[in-house]
Amino acid sequence: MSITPFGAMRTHGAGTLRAEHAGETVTVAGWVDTRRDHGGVAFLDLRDRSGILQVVADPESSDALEAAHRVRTEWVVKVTGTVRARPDGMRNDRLDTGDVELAATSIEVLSEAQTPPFPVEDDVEVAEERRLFHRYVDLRRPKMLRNLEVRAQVVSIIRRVMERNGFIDVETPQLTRPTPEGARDFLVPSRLQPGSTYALPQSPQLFKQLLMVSGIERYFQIARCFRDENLRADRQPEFTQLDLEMSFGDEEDIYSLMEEMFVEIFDEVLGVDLPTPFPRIRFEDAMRRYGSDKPDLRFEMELADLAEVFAATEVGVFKGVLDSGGSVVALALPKGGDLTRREFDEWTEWAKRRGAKGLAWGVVEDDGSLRSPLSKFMSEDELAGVLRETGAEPGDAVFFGAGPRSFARQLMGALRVALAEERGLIGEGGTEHDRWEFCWVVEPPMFDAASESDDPTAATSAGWVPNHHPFTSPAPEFLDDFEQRPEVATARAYDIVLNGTELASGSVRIHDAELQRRVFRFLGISDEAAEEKFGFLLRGFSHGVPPHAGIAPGIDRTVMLICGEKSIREVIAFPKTQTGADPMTDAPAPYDPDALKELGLRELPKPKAD
RNA sequence: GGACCUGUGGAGCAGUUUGGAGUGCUCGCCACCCUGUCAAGGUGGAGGUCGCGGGUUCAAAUCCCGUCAGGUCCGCCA
Repeated sequence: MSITPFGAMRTHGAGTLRAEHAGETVTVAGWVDTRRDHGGVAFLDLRDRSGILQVVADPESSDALEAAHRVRTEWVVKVTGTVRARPDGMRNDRLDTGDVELAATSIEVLSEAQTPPFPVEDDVEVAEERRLFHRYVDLRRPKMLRNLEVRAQVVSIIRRVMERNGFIDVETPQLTRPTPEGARDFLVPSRLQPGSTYALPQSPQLFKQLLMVSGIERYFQIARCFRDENLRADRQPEFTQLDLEMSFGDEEDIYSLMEEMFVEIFDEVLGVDLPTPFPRIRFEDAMRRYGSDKPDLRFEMELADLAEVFAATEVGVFKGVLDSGGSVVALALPKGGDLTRREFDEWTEWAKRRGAKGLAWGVVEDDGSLRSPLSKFMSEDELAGVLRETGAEPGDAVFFGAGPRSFARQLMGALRVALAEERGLIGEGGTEHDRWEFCWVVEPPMFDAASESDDPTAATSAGWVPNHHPFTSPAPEFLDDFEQRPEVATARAYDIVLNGTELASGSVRIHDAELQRRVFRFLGISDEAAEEKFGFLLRGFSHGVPPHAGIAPGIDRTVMLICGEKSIREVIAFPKTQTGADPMTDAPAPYDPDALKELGLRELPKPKAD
């Protein structure tokens, strides 16, 4: 990304100078990246956002040489001099500016600097806390700068595509009312109304639906969202989504719009030509074949359900699980026969840490037999069934997970990804697949069974919770009777998945107030409760609501994948640690008791420490 | 709420299994030397509560217990 103009203090960006500039007198400014002081001559590598330029100070200009002796890395300097081609044999292919150098006539120190807390260069692993404590230094590293530039570029393309398609940017409140379902809210106590709180939005969901009632027709926003849940590499307490909603459209409009947008992003940022349409996978098929609602399609290794193969088995562990209604899910690892007994044991331990009773395994021998602790209990037919269903060939390993069907699927789905990562089967050289495998995951269930561990304050009294959210329309074939068969009802919802990461989630919304009340009632939300919590939405829906649909792609995750990063912290300027802290500002900070008082809040006694 | 990994001069590591003097490596830092380097080079030097607390022991970076911080994951994240 270019930076022009360069400001009044300089004539060029350090990284922009080329052989064609030879002979020109220029002024550049930036940070001292490295210093090579030979006594009689000294070299400074000057770094600004545009790149790195070698500055030479020699006795021709004794002032500049004196300054060059004095400066240290990360000092900010302004250098004026003459661009000249480097002598033969002294060009540096590793610098974009390597054909030239700047012969300094003056070096002015604009700011001195402490010794940096860690090296300002890529590929140095520094403790996360150190990096975040001195984030302003961390962001000087070329890769971090590049990540922020890519992020800005992605957002710019998003805006262009949205505006080209008639979407208008509308802002929605950051101070809104708490929502009873979903993630925990961040609460903001009200001073003007002591005893009441705002909440930071988990998403602009209800506002954007009401904008459809307003006749906006096509809305978008680069929206900050807040969720007070536990953090992961790809989850921060505040994150950014492209939030959008459109009236008089359906799934297909959303699909084509998003494909147009991602094609343009990947073309411009990476020069990658994404094939469209993105493949669509039914939720049930994703779970059955990949054991995940966000399947990584960069490699094969599909799961096989062996419930039928082992229907009459003598293998004790399988029999017990199948008799109690569970399943046996298997997975073939190509060329996995070289795993040692110890490695198989380690994978078994891995499975146990994830709550499995164990993990059975075997190796297919050249004669088609299975070398396995279980093989003596397995019949010929069962062995044939295992090979047939998993596609395992001699030299491959086979893993078996047993348990309740959805648990077994998810366990083996996680194993599939972990094995592929461990064995280098993802990406270059591993398979015929390239690096960017998009798909739509469609037709998800309308509801999930509420488990005992769920938050008791959630509206789960009916035993079902929304798989997506309670404003999602049921599929047409379940409109009349989703209450009678919630376990099979599907929703008009869709996710975009890229390389095993969920990038976006959306749905066709309910636009009928009565259908919305039916869904609320089924979820255990009475008409009265719905009125209290969502009255504004239902009222809006009584004033003429167009059919509408929307989606919300995560900006952080999209940019993370494009930048090849493993954490969204790498594409957020000032992220938080896993405990929600910012080491730089030391947020969150202890509160002032007087401030509490003004907010109408009282301090709870602290738990006593012994 | 739970599991696992990590914590040793300013940075990154080794040392911990098998307790024996803060031992080592790379980089950085400071001083001096040095006119073509680009990870400059040379000589010399400084810099440590081994995350913190407790315990075991004649003796703890090392073993045990607890705790804090960072990370990864499970639960959670409509």
